[in-house]
Amino acid sequence: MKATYDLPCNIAQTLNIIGDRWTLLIVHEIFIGNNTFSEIKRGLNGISSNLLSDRLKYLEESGLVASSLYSDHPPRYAYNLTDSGKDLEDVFNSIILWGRQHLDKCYKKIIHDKCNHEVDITYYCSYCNENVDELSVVEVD
Amino acid sequence: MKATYDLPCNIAQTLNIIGDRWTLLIVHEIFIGNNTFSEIKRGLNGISSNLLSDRLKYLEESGLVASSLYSDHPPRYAYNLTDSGKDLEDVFNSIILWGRQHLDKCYKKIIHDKCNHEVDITYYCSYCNENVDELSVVEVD
DNA sequence: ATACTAGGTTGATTTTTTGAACTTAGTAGC
DNA sequence: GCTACTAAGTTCAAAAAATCAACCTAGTAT
Repeated sequence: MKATYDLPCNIAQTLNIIGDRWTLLIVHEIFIGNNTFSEIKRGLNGISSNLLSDRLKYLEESGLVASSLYSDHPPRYAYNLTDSGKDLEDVFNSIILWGRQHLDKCYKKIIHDKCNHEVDITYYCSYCNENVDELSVVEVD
Repeated sequence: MKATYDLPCNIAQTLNIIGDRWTLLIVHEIFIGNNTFSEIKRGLNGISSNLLSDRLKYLEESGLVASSLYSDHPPRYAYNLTDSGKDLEDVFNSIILWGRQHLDKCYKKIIHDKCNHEVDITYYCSYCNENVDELSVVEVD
């Protein structure tokens, strides 16, 4: 049985899906357009075939990835993200931005296409129609 | 030797620090105000003492956590986040928001204090002074 | 006919994590 | 002064997970 976190917390429950070693990086590879088994493997120096195979199956079970057969014989699959997989974009970006600020050796930054300047994360309240700072994390009903 | 990802990618390098099992949850416990060993342990149902002890040491080495002795005899430490630890807030929030949308059982939501409505993540370009959608992740120089 | 690639599977070895017991030093109750 | 209890760990065996290397099948290229 897969070890999971048994905690009433969005973060723990989300990590039960994407928190295993390599998993988030695999989703990210697909996110940036590496769609076949060997493209993903090439992108992730050091991952073993069996682990990649297991993780892709688990991600598909969890609904973040969908695979489609693009050749019958031999079977060849293309892996794509579902909407929930694509919605990890903000998670990727928040991690990239943290790394931009705090990693000794930083590789990536996120820029606004139009002006090429770097962007920050903010929070937007669509009810008030404005960016807001004062937030609370609260229980749902 | 600790297994690390050897990839030129902010996400992989950041996960080398916070990607091990339990680590991000430990930082989160401290973030929400559980500052002693036993408070953190109580907050994380299922974690073992030795692992918590190891992780706290590694987080301190990595500069995300600072411990201060609040009693000499017996030694008692309070764990606090450094600035880089606190800066994981956006990572926590992006995961909470993903969970809000995609977890079967969701526990938390993030609201704007003033109006109690839920917020979204957006990206702000301080050069253009506006929220922006069109972003690119690019190599740093 | 031989080599090479894609997309895996199998099984042994190594590394991590878990779980339980133990330790040290202090406080609280009687 | 004795017993129980708590905090903050450490130690060590057992279980689980990841790595590594070899193998497999079916095609393509030379």
